[in-house]
Amino acid sequence: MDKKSKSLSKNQKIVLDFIQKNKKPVKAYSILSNVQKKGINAPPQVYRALDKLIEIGKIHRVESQNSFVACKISNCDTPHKTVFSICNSCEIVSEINDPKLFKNLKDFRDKDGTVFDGYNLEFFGTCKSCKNKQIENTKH
Amino acid sequence: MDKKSKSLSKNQKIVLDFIQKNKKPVKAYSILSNVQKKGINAPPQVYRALDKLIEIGKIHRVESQNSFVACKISNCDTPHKTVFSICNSCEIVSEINDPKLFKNLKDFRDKDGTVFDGYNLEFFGTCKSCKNKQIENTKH
DNA sequence: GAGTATAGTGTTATAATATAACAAATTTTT
DNA sequence: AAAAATTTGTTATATTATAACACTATACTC
Ligand SMILES: [Zn+2]
Ligand SMILES: [Zn+2]
Ligand SMILES: [Zn+2]
Ligand SMILES: [Zn+2]
Repeated sequence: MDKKSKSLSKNQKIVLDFIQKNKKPVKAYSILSNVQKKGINAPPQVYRALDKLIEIGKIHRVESQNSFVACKISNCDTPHKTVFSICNSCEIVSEINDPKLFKNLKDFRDKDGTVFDGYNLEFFGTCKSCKNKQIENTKH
Repeated sequence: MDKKSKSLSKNQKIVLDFIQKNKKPVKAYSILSNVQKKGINAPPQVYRALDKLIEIGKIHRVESQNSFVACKISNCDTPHKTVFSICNSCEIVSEINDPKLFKNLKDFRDKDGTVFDGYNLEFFGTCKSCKNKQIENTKH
């Protein structure tokens, strides 16, 4: 039985469900306050569920934001092989699925020839919607 | 007068000096406790200096570690165009200077054609020295 | 199916990381 | 020299994350 088919525990389901409902990444303490009605009372319960969900690749941690987002790539069943774009303005995060870029990253070796198990790449910029808003504002 | 030639303030110098002395990335509160003898008393003094040093590219933040490391690339005068390799075992961090990879990252566009201002890439693996130690241990 | 290992839960307390807010001093620009 | 911008020093507090411990549920093995 592999990681993906093994069923999640109660708290893991609650936490995953909440993260998946949100378009934007969510913070641990925001998860906590939103799932208290479901019987999760304290930070460790949230962080344990997060750790497990990250381990099995259902969610990812957005390092530069200390936030958590559901995996948008169906076959992304491992942690630490992630690429995101992050809007500097609205902080929306999109998981990037670009085979050519993935290949470049997978094949990368450092000067010693070291092979890496994983990576995390975050691109920063202004998303389309925020760019349009900025153009709106200069029109006046 | 550009960013690079502008001289640093007293606290900025103290903090940068300490970071540069360390081979490994250092944590903010480790900086604090190590520079108290030089007259830096409180977290905001450290964090302000860090913010400035990051802004001018003298140091970088290692996102997955909440730690700070001196820039090893002389012409890396901007923040957020950084590539690191991180050892899962000893947590040593090396800044990677690979022109081909830089070009790939600089030229990357998402599906909307969005151009990004910057990026941060962290590779995870086992460094040469830790790998050798592991081999040593299996010999017994 | 009893025994045992493994994973998950609930709880309290605390550690580690980071920022808000405000007054004073310093440096730079005009 | 006056004004503006930056840096400093300080206290308090916010935010993010883990340690430790007793208990419960599930899976595995003989
Ligand atoms: Zn994913
Ligand atoms: Zn945006
Ligand atoms: Zn650098
Ligand atoms: Zn190592």
